[in-house]
Amino acid sequence: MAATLPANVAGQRITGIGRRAKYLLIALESGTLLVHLGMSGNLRVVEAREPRRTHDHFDVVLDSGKALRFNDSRRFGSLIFTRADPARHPLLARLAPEPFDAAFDAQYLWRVTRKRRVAIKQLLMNSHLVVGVGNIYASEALFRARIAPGRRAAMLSRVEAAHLVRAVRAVLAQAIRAGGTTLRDYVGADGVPGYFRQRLYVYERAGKPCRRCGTPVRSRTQGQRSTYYCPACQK
DNA sequence: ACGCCCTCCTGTTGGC
DNA sequence: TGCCAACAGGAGGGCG
Repeated sequence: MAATLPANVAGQRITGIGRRAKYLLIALESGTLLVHLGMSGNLRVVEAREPRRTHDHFDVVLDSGKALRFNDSRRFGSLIFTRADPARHPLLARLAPEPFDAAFDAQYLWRVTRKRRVAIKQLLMNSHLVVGVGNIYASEALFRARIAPGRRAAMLSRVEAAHLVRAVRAVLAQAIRAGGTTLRDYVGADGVPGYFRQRLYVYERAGKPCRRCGTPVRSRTQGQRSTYYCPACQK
């Protein structure tokens, strides 16, 4: 969040709203404001006069008297203004297809996993290969596809790649409908938490019975992130 | 090009 | 009660 940000965005009309991967794109008359929430960020619509709270970093005050208020305790999030085509911004230019794009299909996933020795769970979280799949949904999608998270990506069959594409789309669609997964403090722009946490099959459920087969769910670390899986259902 | 590992930062939780 | 380590929703970057 550069010091020049207020000067770049103040006084301008919002001409559109978009999204690319986990970046929210707020189109302005002279450029685009890119918002990434990182791990702990959130953007809420509040009354502009509502007092700031800890870690409220930025307000986009609207003519209505409301404000888009950016709060981010860990500060892994970012607010970036760019004058150029946002799709060409270095952070966005090389991002993979969206999970719901036709381009993200079984053939695509099978192709990009060839010659990849990395574990499939880590590959799912690589935004240059697939976007939108974070730590929660990577575990959940692999459970639904019945694929063990530690499998080397290149070892997936065409059929497994097809199942995984379907699972990624299904879990994301269901989570979106549920308003997201609130683990501790996530809320949507309206301040309402998401309730997909109740629907998780494996994430945060180490030691608890698998909802499909009853075998205790396990956890392990992959790439400094926790992974959850059912050792019986996932092969 | 790839894969491994570190980093950024703050807050919460659990063990002693 | 205090202290400290471990861990948490992301992802860029350095290095071999």
